[in-house]
Amino acid sequence: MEMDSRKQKILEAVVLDYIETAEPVGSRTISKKYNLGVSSATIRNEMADLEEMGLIEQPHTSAGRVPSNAGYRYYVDYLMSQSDIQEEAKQLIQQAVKDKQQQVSDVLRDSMKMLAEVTNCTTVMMLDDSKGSTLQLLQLLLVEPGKALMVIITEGDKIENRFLEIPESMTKEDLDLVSMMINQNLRGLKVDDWQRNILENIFQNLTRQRQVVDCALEMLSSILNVQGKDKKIYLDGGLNMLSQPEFKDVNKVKNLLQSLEQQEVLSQLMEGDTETGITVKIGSETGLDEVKDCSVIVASYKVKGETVGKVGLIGPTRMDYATAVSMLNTMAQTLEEAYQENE
Amino acid sequence: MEMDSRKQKILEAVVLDYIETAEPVGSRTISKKYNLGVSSATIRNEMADLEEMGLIEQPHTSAGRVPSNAGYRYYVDYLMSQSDIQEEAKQLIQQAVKDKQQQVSDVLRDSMKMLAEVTNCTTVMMLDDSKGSTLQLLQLLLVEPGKALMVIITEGDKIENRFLEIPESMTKEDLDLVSMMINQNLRGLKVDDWQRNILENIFQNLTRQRQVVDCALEMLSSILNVQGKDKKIYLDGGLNMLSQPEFKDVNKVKNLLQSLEQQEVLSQLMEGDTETGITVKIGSETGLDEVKDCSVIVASYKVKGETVGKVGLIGPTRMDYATAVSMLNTMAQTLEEAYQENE
DNA sequence: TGTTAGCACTCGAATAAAAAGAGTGCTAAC
DNA sequence: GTTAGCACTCTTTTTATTCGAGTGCTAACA
Repeated sequence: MEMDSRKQKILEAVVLDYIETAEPVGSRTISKKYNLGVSSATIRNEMADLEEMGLIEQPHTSAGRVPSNAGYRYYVDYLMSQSDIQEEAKQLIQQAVKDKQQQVSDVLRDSMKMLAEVTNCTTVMMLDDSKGSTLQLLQLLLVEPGKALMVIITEGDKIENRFLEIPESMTKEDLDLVSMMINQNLRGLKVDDWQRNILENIFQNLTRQRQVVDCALEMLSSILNVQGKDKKIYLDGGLNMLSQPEFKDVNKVKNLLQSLEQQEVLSQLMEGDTETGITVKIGSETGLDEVKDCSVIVASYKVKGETVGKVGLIGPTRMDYATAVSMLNTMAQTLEEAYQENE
Repeated sequence: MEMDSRKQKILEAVVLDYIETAEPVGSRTISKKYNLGVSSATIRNEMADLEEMGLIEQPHTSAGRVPSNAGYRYYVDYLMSQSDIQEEAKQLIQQAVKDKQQQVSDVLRDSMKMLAEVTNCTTVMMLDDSKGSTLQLLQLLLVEPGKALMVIITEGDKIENRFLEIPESMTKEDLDLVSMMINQNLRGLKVDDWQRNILENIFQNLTRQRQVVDCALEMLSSILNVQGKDKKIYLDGGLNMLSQPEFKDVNKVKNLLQSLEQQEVLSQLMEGDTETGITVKIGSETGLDEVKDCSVIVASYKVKGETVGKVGLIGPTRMDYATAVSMLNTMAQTLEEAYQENE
């Protein structure tokens, strides 16, 4: 059995109506609301076919049809129109970005909040610092004898602070010297590009400050590395989904939200093909039992061809994919632009 | 009508049983479970009295009794025994604090998480930076021409970073000079102690760097001030309450959790008599309609006689006050000790 | 005078039965 | 190929009924 244009229209109608009403949709509804020019009986026949194809299903005998995961998939892949919301979304997001003259991460957070509100979903943002995290500036500050603060600015104006134990005898001048050396030699380089033995050579004449250099490098490396490893993840709008009828059961809600609090879960949800730009995972496609009733949309954004972060949207499988994809898309684009300007 | 010892025992029984079971408790239950040596009929009479006094109430005619807010109040003020849990709590908390060799704020967060888990409540911690926020170290770093990073360390090792637009012509040396001057003159002082006109004098000979000084001072002041104004608040275990039967309704949950996401709400909940150490607000005593079914317990902890932070616990009015108060108490104490060691 | 057993009464909760409705699948006619 | 019609299914809603926990009151008792 193959898909003809009428079947497509009917499937689309089922998906759209279900997204809107959260109720199983019957043949009568479709023939009335979406004027396909055929009677409900005809639609019933077609629906039986669609069900056989696994695209829709009945919760029980005397109920209307509901899209299956495969149905959503088909809708997302072939039926969904994206452009209609684009303009509106773009304006909303761009405004949010421009409204604030802040650090990028703050803007991001604000945008995500807005996105969560508009879509009534939970949003996730993940800064994959490992890729773009080249050293821009490092400075060691003497806080008090024996204690220094290491300030690290990596590309993209991300700042890290870390306290450091140092020998009591170290002076401000020693620290300045070390800072300068490190800056001179490592500025603009990625961690991956360091080579321990070369560094050894460079710093070997800093005998007096040797201890601090070692320690600082150690930390620096761990910071830049760690940033990549367990990436920074922010979540917003976790409560939004509570308005959706599929989460009227408290236990379900609790489980879901608790899952989303675990970084590993989020990490897995957010992984996907970073090349294609946007990934849609529907229900069980997420591969996680905890969120099998949810869908996830992930967009990654790049700077200079490298993925530096991802933004994601988590909602019930019955979510408004068209709007969500559009908005995420626009979001990613806008962020890329914002980043570029910032360089 | 006044309170005799038997009435107290009965009230206590009602409170304890209701805390345990979350079901209205009847006279029969009390006479059986808590052996007061009198029959259920007698208890019924007494309960009628207690109801008249406003300490307990009936959800409906044929149900058992439930403590009223006033009933809880009486229990907390006169009946509650606190010592029993103390030792256990102390060990749990102290272990949590000692487990980690981290910055104070991290330890705090961990302890709060643990507290939330044990009590099945939501915990809040509030760092009242305003009090202790004297300047410890300030340094301006030249990131690139026209752009500087201001690093500020305030007492208690709290770090703030802020980017700064500066004239393109400014050099690293200029910034160092400014940093040094600011440090020399403001180190160890609170914002309140600055006096604009005196500063004017001090810095008036820095004509070349004038613009940066102004800007930096402006920011510095705003940072130190703001830290005091809207205090840093961390929340943990927001989901814990979902296990409680009083929150089986999703809408209630949503409203509650959304309220708790608002800083103003939390701020108001956490305010109270900082002198007495611990404050218990029951139900409507919180003064907030959003949380009228909740109780809040707040403990403040002090360093050198000044309140530097508060830890709070939010749960349903039917919460285990005895345990909660004990644990919070211990928590506050342990934190004070930890702080003192840290100094 | 305080305590207790006994009992009628109340009112929510649980259970059962009945009715209503929505939607389907199938058949036969167009 | 399309459609009207109809019997059938299964959920939801409604209504009625029963059940039971707990009370308040009264009268007897120590």
